[in-house]
Amino acid sequence: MKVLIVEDDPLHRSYLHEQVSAALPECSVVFEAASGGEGEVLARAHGKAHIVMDLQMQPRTGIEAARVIWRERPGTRILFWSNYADEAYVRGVSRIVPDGAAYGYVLKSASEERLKLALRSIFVENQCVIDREVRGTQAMSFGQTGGFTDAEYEILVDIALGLTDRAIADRRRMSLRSVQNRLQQIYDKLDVYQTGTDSLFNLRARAVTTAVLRKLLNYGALERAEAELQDWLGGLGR
Amino acid sequence: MKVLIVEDDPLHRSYLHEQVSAALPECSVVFEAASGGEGEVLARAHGKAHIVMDLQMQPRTGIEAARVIWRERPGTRILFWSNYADEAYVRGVSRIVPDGAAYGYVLKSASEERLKLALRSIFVENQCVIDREVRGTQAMSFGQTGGFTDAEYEILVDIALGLTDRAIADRRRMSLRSVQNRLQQIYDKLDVYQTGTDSLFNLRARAVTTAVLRKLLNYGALERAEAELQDWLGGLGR
DNA sequence: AAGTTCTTTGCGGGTTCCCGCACGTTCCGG
DNA sequence: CCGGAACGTGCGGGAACCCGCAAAGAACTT
Repeated sequence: MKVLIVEDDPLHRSYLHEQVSAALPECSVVFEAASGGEGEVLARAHGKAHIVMDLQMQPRTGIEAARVIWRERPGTRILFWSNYADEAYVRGVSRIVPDGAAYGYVLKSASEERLKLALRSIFVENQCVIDREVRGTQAMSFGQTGGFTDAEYEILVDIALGLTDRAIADRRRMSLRSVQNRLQQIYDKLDVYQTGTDSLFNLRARAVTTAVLRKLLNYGALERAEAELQDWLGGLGR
Repeated sequence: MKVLIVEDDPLHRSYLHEQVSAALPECSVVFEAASGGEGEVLARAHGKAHIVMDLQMQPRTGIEAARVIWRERPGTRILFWSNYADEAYVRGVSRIVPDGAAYGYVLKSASEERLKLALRSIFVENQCVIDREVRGTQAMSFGQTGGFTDAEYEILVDIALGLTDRAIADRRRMSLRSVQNRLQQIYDKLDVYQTGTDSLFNLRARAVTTAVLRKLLNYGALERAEAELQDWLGGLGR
């Protein structure tokens, strides 16, 4: 068995190396990559390797790398190892995981024991392992309570990018009014209409901040969305 | 000499402990805190301790903690140790550092050598040490090129919070038109008027995203600003 | 098949935003 | 003393946004 570690922090990288060696004696060789891009290259070179992947990396994030890797080899088993359980991350991951692929999501704050267990479960037993807290935000987001549908989330991202209603309508192929309807739902769910704050807030801008503060959006998600937007703009040009 | 380490990641914490011991043999005792709040308590208990402080912590960030500590004892020497040199962080720090206080700002990506040097410079020589890259963003922000004045930055934060022009005018005690003038300047500096994107962007929302993407704003800054806003709102109520 | 619910779309209006034009103040260097 | 730059303010208008009302279609239940 071969394992590839993709993690930019040297401390965390060597810690992971240690844990992998301890938890998986059947592992013959461990590769290390210090960035998403490097990880993609090594994953391509060592096709059968299982992967432990950090999410927050500069400049190429773990989600980007995982998407490329899974596109080339959908069966690859990836364990995501992240600091936070922000909804933006969870959504980002579950958007790209291929059908039937085994993957895991463990927080860096998890105990050594849990990390080892996750390593064995995924790489040996081929079983998904999702951290308790991550499950929590998953349930939150896909359940009823304040959860956002994909359609709503899409529009939320669009206003976060700064698009006008008109532009969103064009991009998503809807009427102007439909976009505005969705916006109402978003304002509603984000609880932007606090009593006593009459005409204090620009709802559109307020919704974005609230989403950021609630960790529905973060820097990585915005960056990704911005790249997609630029693609779309390029396609329009000619 | 006593040193207090405030850092939530256990790996980084023990690494720091090691480095402090190695770089400062005259240091008799090292305390550790795993959060901003805990750090404040320990700083209060051990008044003469020098501090090494992480910036990104949950739930109480390093900037919050440093502000409180400096308010109680402005002479305290603090070395900030952070992952990034985002302008939002740099601005946040330089906003709270008391006159004449010795402090440092070192990136986690810096070499062991540099960290040790910084530790000695600040805690022994009482000299400020600012990492090269951090200096870079400082120059960028306070120089001419695309730099924001404090007044403009203030308004930028206000629209990021989602306030209306009217509300900003009330809060900052300006006329509506003045607020809008500042907004023009901000739109200008953030280069929101890209050619070919006619009526595509809601300038207000676009400015916020651009600021986030350029790391003028980040989660921590928004969180702080939101807290201040809530204070102001409370003061209005009665 | 009929009824219920959810989504999409149009219309119309009140409000806020974006911004050009104009006028006054303050502060400088000449 | 004067010209210019920088900033604060008022006015006005066109565009975008926020949203209630209402009708038509889609999807799902019973």
